[in-house]
Amino acid sequence: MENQELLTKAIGEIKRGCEFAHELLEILPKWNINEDAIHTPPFAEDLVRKILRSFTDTLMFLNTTKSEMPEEEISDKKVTPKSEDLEEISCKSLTTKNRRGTYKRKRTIQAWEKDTPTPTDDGYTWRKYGQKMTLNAKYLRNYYRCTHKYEQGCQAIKQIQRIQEKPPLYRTTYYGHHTCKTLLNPELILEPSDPNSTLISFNDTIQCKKDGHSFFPSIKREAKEEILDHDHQVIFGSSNHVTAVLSSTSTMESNWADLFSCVTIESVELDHVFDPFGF
DNA sequence: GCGATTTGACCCTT
DNA sequence: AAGGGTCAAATCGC
Repeated sequence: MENQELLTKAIGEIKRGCEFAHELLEILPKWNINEDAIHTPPFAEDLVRKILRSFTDTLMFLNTTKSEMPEEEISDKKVTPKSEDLEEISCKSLTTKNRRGTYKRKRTIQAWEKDTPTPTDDGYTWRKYGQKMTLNAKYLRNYYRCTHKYEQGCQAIKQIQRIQEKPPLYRTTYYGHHTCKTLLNPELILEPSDPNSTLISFNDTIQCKKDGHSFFPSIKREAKEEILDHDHQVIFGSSNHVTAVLSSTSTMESNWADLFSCVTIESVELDHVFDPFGF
């Protein structure tokens, strides 16, 4: 079987799996565990969402691979490269110079937003590739792509825009999921749509420990003028501060002690804690 | 020196 | 034609 045919079959199978996972998600809230109590197991929905995300990532990767195949190989096989809901990678054989400004608007790609008092570190490394003043906006919109876009083909991008002066509020819009393997700290990954997440920032003396291994939270420099926030002590991404993000499925019920028991932090001076749940 | 950021130009979508 | 997303040369900073 040719590669292209295999890819098409694989994509078809994953799409089916995706549909099944969606169906499962639909019926989950109706699951009756004790005859008299109707509720969803706390971990079940989270699990289904992870499965869905895994499918999405794989689909995105496969579609990317497919679109990067030689054109003659695709035309030979009469495949139907339909991917309305996924980013379409341009196959045009343009020169690097001619590719300027070539893009596909992200409206059809999976996107989600997050409003935070500071631009949050989500555990991935981003590279800024542009900024723009948009119509009816008081502040610049900043454009970031995954640092590993070219080396690993990761298509994740995000936009950060300040939407409010006082109190400061930043809107981060994510497009696509990361397919890169390079995570600064997997422990610190914040699922952008995860409501059970907590943002904490520390100064640079922080050292974290998990399962007996020490690690340092992610440190990433980003656009200075947008990041510096003088109203709060959090200075995300500057040279002497870092931001750590802890995510826990049980944070709604837990207190800070519980939270810190999963990630032991040594010699830390918390300079700011963003606590959306009022622990 | 090298990687990240800045910023004006380019060009696609609406 | 306007607006918005991306590119890439110039610049910055470690």
